[in-house]
Amino acid sequence: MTNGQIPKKMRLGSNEDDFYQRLQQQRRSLPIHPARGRLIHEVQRHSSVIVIGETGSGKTTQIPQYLYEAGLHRNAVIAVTQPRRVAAITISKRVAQEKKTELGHLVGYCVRFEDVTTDSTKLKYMTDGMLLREAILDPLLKRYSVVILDEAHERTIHTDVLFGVVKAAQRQRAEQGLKHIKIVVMSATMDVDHFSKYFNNAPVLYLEGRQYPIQVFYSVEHQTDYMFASLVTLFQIHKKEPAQKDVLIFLTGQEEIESAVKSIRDIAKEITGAPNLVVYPLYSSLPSFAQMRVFQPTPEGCRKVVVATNIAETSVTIQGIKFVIDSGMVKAKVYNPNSGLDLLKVVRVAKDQALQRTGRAGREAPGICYRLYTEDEFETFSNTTVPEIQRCNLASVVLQLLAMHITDVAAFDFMDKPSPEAVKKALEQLELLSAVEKRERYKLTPLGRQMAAFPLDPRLSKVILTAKDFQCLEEILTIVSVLSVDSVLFTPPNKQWCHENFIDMRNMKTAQEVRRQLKEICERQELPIQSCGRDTVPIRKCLAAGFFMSAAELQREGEYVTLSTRKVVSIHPSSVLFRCKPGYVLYNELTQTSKCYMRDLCVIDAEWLYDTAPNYFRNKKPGR
DNA sequence: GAGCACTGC
Repeated sequence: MTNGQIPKKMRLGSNEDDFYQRLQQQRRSLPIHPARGRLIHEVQRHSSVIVIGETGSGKTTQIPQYLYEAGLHRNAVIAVTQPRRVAAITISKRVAQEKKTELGHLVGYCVRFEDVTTDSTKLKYMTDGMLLREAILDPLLKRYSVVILDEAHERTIHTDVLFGVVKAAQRQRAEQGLKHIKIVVMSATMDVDHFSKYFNNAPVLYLEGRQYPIQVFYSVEHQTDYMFASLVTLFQIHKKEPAQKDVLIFLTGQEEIESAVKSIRDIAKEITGAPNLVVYPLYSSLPSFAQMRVFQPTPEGCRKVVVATNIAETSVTIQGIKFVIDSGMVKAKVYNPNSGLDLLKVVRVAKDQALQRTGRAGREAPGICYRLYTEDEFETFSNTTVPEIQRCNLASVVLQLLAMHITDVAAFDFMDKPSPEAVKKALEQLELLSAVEKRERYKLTPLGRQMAAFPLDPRLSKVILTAKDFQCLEEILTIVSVLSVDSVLFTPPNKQWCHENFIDMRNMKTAQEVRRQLKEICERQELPIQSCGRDTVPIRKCLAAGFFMSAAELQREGEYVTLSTRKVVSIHPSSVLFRCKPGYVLYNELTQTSKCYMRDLCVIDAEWLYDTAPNYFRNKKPGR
């Protein structure tokens, strides 16, 4: 999809009807159009259908319309889920245009902080996380007659949980004699059998796309320095290829990308007899005005080079890319459930990810992809990226499943199960927070049910719900909001001039919106929003109630050990507590870099830990 | 005395 806006040129000199006619003509010329009848037929006959379509097939905009036009919505709502907010919003805008209706009526969207739907909305584009949240209130998804799960191959944690939730809703609605629900899974994967089997051997429809052929070249030898190799490759292309043929380079992170951009600009100055280069970095923490630069059309006689993270694999699509240079590396978060330790590590991509990168070269014309690894090396890459649900903390997901009355989470029908240890760990954490209790089975406590209403890590929900006992919810709402978004403190990549007051506006605005949302939920739960003034004790006691399992104790030698696993840790140099030596601290996060660092700290008294979790600390003896 | 892949509720 493009950005869903109507190009200005199209509007000028043509009246509204012409515009609409042209849209309809475009619809009919999409590669998916000939499959319309078959698709409707299959969805009528089967309760679940898998649709495999390459990019550019038009499946995301057209299939929901086809089903609606065939009356398959049966006067209820067709939900179409997307992993990303922007996609949900822009696609719904496009479909509203095609349906010639105002957005929010027949066609609408629903993402966090924004619900553009009405009672008349029948085609509802939404994020997968949003539908999952709705399922907590209504596990049978009664408002929906069809659920379309798009981009299923991305296997986000939300999509994976939704697979099980919609499948269960389908079965239970049938058992209870309620109106049936159709499931359509749309994916670009080649692992079709896996999807089909999971959905009771659902039929598979293959759609043609509009992907142009791409030639793939591998390195002849193993590359020890992919940064260097990417520069060499770029300038080989640059010297022989005509201008306007743009290049996209995949590297791993901000620092690497900024340094590559600088090198490219420096080298380009020395080169004569080749087109001018315009070079742009692209990564998510880049301010959006800087991200937008990559969309500027390449000036006449120039070549555009974009050096990007994996943001350019799916989230950002750049027109005019002819060459892709793939380092074969990606920076990924590695989570260790036992130590609770996070670390960012540069690792090999999987084959599916390499394929996705390659595909970025053939969106408008045939392209070429240079892989900076040998074909033999490629063969050793794993086939698919491990689904998110198998590599992160499950506390939040398990709480949500319990809130949907799924009592045996370990036996839940996941397409790919998380490890039993990870589920056990999550249940233990929830038990420590008093969100669940173990009888014969784990059961949600009233506190746990309240916690599930918050779109937060359970530790943060617990902090909020503790605040009413300490009359400090006003302050806690702010602290929790800031803790639940990316850092609101801005570190300029080049430290020449600190004109932004070191505040990241985007993240600060998100924190504001989060606070507004959390406050609403608190008001609905009738929690009194009171302030404790300048006294920080009640605030820190609340934080202790949610984070007591993330506490560390100062040792005689001047270092810290965690109370949970006796791991040696240090205060991060960016903390205001660096060089201070408080006896006890709570931390939000452990990050392994040159040392194991605690981030986002709070000074506490050992006594508070006993007070808030006496059983947990009985054998750990902080301060005794 | 430091180094921040990407999403989402």
